[in-house]
Amino acid sequence: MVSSGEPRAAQPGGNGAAAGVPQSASGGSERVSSRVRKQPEERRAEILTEAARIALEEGLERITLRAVADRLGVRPGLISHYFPAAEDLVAAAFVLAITGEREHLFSVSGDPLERLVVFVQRMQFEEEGFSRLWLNARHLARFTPALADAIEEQEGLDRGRLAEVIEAGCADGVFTVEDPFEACVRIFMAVDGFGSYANDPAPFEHAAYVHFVADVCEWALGLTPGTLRERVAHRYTQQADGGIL
Amino acid sequence: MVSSGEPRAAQPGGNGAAAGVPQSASGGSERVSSRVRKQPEERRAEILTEAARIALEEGLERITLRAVADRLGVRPGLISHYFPAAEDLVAAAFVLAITGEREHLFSVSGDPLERLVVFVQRMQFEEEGFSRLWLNARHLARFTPALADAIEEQEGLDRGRLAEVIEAGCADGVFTVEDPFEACVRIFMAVDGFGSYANDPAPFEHAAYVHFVADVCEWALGLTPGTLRERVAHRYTQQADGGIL
DNA sequence: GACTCTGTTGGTCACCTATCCAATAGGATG
DNA sequence: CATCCTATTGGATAGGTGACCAACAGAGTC
Repeated sequence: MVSSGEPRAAQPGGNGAAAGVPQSASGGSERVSSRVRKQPEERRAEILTEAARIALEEGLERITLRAVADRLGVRPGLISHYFPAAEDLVAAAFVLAITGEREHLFSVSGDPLERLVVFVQRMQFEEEGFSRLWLNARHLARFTPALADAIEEQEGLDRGRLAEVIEAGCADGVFTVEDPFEACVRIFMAVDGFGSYANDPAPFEHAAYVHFVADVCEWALGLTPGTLRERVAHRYTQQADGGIL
Repeated sequence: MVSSGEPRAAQPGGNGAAAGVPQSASGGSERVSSRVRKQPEERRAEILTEAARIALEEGLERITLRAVADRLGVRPGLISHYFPAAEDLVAAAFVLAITGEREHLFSVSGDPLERLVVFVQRMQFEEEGFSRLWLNARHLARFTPALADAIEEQEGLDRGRLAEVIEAGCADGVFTVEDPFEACVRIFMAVDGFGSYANDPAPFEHAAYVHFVADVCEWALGLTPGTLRERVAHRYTQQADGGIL
């Protein structure tokens, strides 16, 4: 498993809880929480949310029974009680995280062009964590069929959402597109190309890189070169200045 | 804890040789391979080549001391003798594999456009394994600084090679480009976007996907839409029919 | 032939996983 | 109140990883 960075940290505060010693009746003052029994759905949701958080913060391969259990203050066995196969937890956590991203990415208001601007702008400047997650999942899909399926499904949902925007724009005559789906495919490939560099230590600063998604959108949607790039940059500075949500 | 280490898989033909018993003088006829002593450079190269092979076939995380040693018919300790940190072996194997890819990808003969056609065509149809490897490395770079550096270096070399082609094409007036480097960045981002789907179980068949790299090249290099796509397809069928190298 | 250098081995260690299972205890129900 | 269901735990098991080290043996050197 490629030693992978992370020099076996071992949470200091973690469950030092006797490694094997069966907790003699002596005053185990560390025994902070006695067992808490929750409703299955609640516990399940809790586990899933925590796993999704780990996926975003540390990567999908860091979703281990132990890691989730530690964060939740329960025993690893409990996690496997809800997710008998760890692999399924990983896939489910990915889906949850990506679903959340999608809600953030697609604005519900505004005309098609404005919604596209929001999409591109958020994609470029606010979703680094998700780019890393996509990269993570795309690679892991090589070994995890469940994840591969989940990816395909989420891609479909994303394309569907973007297709709506594009079709609306075509109806308005803002976009000049032969095949909306073709544009959709191209735009997401640009997004993925952009995301490929998410783990670069020193961010690549070249304008062609930074504005790649916007540029491809212009190309794919028949917009006048520069318009989208400018609107995205404008919205970005405006947001930075005004502190608008 | 952790009862004992090493569940001694014991290669069937391998060293059944008593576990711990210091090889009593009896004739061990199973002793298939006596130890072979090779020149350091040779052994090192052998290890590296095998690691690169594993990287391509099974993924970078499958490069483990044991995996490499097993394939080479030596003991794991020997691998760590040459690569004290397994992480460095992984990075070096990646570099070796990618260097090989580059030599294959860039044709040395032909005019700039022809060389671009070869690049795109090989990229699309012959390099799936390398797309997976890039994806693999890009993700792992998140945890392995050595790999992140190696990636950056290899990207630079690739861009350099492509930039030569583009500049030559500009000089010939075949390409219409403001900034060759910009085009270069865009083309590789398209390549990476294309490669993002390398692990998809069912290959995506849409034309916009299949020809994405060619289409982006046309866009980035100011070529007439369709020309490159057609030439790539032509070269592909020609090659398939004639069985040309 | 004897000696030295070092490539190579065999084995161990410490650590990390997931999975399985018996026993325990929380909380609702009768 | 007693009873039952099951969420939860504790621990054992089996497997995999990289790192380390003393001892062995091949090959060149004197």
